[in-house]
Amino acid sequence: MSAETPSTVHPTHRRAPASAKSEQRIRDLLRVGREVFAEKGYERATTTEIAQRLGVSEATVFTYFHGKRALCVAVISDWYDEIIATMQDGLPREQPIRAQLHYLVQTHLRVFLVQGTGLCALVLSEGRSKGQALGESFLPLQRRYTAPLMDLLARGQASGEIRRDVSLRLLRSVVLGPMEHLLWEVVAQDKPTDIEAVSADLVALLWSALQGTGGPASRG
Amino acid sequence: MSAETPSTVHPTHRRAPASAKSEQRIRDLLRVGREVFAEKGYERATTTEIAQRLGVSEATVFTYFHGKRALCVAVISDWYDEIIATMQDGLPREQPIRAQLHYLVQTHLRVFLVQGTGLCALVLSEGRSKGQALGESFLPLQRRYTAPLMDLLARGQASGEIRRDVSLRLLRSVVLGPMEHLLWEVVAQDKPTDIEAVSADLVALLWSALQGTGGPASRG
Amino acid sequence: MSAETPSTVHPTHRRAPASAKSEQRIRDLLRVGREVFAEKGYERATTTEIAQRLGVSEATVFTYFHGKRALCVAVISDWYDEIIATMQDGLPREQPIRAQLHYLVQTHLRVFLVQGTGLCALVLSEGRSKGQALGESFLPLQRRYTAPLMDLLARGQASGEIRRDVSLRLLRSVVLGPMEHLLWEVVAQDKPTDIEAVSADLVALLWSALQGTGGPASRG
Amino acid sequence: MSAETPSTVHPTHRRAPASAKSEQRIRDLLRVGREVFAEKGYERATTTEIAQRLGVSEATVFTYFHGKRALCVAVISDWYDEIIATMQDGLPREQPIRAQLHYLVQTHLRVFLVQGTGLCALVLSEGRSKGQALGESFLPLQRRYTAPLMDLLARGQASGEIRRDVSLRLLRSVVLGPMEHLLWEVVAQDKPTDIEAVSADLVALLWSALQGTGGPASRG
DNA sequence: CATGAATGAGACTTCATTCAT
DNA sequence: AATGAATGAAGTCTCATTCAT
Repeated sequence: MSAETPSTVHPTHRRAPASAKSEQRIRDLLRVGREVFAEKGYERATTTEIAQRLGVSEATVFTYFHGKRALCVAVISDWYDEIIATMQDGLPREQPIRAQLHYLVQTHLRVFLVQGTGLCALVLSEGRSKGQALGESFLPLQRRYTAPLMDLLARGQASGEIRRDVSLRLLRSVVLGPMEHLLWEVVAQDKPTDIEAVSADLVALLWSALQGTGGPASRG
Repeated sequence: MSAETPSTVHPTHRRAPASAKSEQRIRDLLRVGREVFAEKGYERATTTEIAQRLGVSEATVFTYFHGKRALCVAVISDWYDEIIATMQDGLPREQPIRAQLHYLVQTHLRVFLVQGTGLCALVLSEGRSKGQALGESFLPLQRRYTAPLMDLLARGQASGEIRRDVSLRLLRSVVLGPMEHLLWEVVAQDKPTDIEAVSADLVALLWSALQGTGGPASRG
Repeated sequence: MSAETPSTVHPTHRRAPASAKSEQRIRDLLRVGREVFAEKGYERATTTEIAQRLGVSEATVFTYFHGKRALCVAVISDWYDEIIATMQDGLPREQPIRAQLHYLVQTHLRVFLVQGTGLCALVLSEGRSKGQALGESFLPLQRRYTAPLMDLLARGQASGEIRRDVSLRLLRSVVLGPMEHLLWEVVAQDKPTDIEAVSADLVALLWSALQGTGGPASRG
Repeated sequence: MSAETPSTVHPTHRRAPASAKSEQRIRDLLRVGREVFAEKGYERATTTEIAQRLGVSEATVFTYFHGKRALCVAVISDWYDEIIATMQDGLPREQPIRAQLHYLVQTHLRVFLVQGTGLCALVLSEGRSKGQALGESFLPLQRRYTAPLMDLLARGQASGEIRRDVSLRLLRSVVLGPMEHLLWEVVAQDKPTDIEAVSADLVALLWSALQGTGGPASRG
């Protein structure tokens, strides 16, 4: 929930409820909202359901958030905060780059599979700003989320463990992309998946790619 | 399905017009429907808007398709058929595996950037939908779409050009994942992108991964 | 179908189709219309379905009838003609009143059970003129239908076989009412029913009532 | 059900308001709904009209009832409850069977003439509806409604005042049938009717039938 | 004559949101 | 602060009916 980053969580209030009870309400709404948005997606989630699950009236939701959109943005921010914290806290910075990569991959898969990937879908599909619903708000979060990985890749390049002939941006896609793809597959087909094994295999593949043992990148 | 496979596209509606002007209408609806669904996603797309853009009454939409869902399924089928045809027709089967991979990667990126990735999002986010909307219909299409790639990977493994110690499923994610990730990025940020260059770099990275020059896959 | 009563069947045409083919079309529409209206009731029946079952276009229905309402009126008229003919043709006028009553009861039950009572429901529920749908047209038909019964009752009263202290109108309700009630029951609950047995019992009951062996009618 | 049995009437809708103004609204909706459904029948009645007559927005209707069907079912339940209560409260159980029958007949005719038989038509014609609309829900109500009569007939048979050679089911039709038939007639033709006189005559007729003074029932 | 095609009118329903209490 | 109640706006879908061909 990150009471530490109120700037992200609170900016959508009508008035300024600051009491303990208020903060609890907000936390509850974020929690339940996360569940519902994750399960249903933005459009199919309803304020009614969120209120019902929490056992409060629908109007209460609007007492604390400007509306559905604002609640959803807050939910996602809150969730990102949580993920980012998890990522950063456990990263074994003293170990080799490859081990750190392994940690990031494994944690990413774990987090999303546990959360149900619903939020992932939410961000991915509602993140498109065109539809005017959510939009913009997410880029900074995405950036913060990928920061540890970018940093890792940069350090790897600096130390020579990772090839330097390819842009960081592309490297990042090569790491994050397969993970998301795997997750979609899991969600779509409900296949049980051994996270540890898949992580290990995936890291091995990625490591080959990142090392660039296949010769110079460009024009093959 | 394209105009040649009316069984999927043509309505099983009350009246099932089947020729000449009819087929044109269906093509129009598929075209406009593709645009709107791509821009808005399933929920935010409206039959009203589709009808308006085409300059017909809303009832006309329902003369040709059972409803919004059916139209959307038809739109996606139609679009998949198009992509699949493109993929298969140009694949240089006589060239080395790596060159074929390059073709697939490049074509994928091109097609989706031109089409605007909206449909990609549509399939990805609405495709899960145990909830209600689309679902099921897409797995076979997904399978047909990835068939050429899977075939290529299998042939690569058979010829020894691609490592055999990792499952095809994982290899597929390693190839498709980065592409989708790149596309999301491009769409979200509207960055202009040099498809040729990115394709080349990406293939280089992937090729390293697929060759497996980094040592045995498991437990690294 | 009664080609003999064109005034009832034909008055709803757009133009005046008089050819053999036209008459066949009209007969077909009346037949299929009867089926559909009987199965679905007026509101839930659709011109689409009628056309489809006949294998013609929807517009054809409107070539021969001013519209749904006109078709329905024609269907009911046509059906009444048929029933009335059946009733009158078989009535054993030379036999005792009670035997004739038995014939009428048995025939009524048979006809409606075979036809499915759907049309009965149609007349009963759509006959209410308030709803502006069908209305008025039916009273004359009802009168023609009940004519044989009324005649029978009058003859019974004249001959002294039926009590004279109660109005014909009430006697009629006492005869027709139970039959309709039984039919509704059968339709509602799908109970198989032995028409012969029920007819016999019902006639026995009715005969008691009509004879008036219970003493003077009024004020009991 | 009347206001005392909210489980049937109160909505299981998103929001389930349950007191004070709420209950009044529900009563209002049941009242207006009864009017409109009675006048128009299920299909021709519209939620729009119900809302308008009550001077509320259409959405309000759906705040209190799941939908048109649910409202209609509630309307009918409510109405049945009312009728049944009326029937049972006044029945002179200490008087002879014939007098009790007279009461039931008279009350039935009165109630339906006052209510306008529209609901009778509604139940009769929409009640069949395997097709789609209402259905099922009504059989229990029908049963409760006819219970007093069935009980009366059974007691009459037990005491020897009513013939035993005919099934209760048939006897019931002989009593209820003529009443419904009379009512249809009255409604269709708008004839003013002297309920007291008709009741008396009808009971006299029915009593003859029920006593069975005409000889053994079967095979006449 | 038959029909393919199109549609206007209107139905039911959902939902985020507001406001007086 | 919380909510009961109400609703405007919008959406999907149905169907009888028309008209040019």
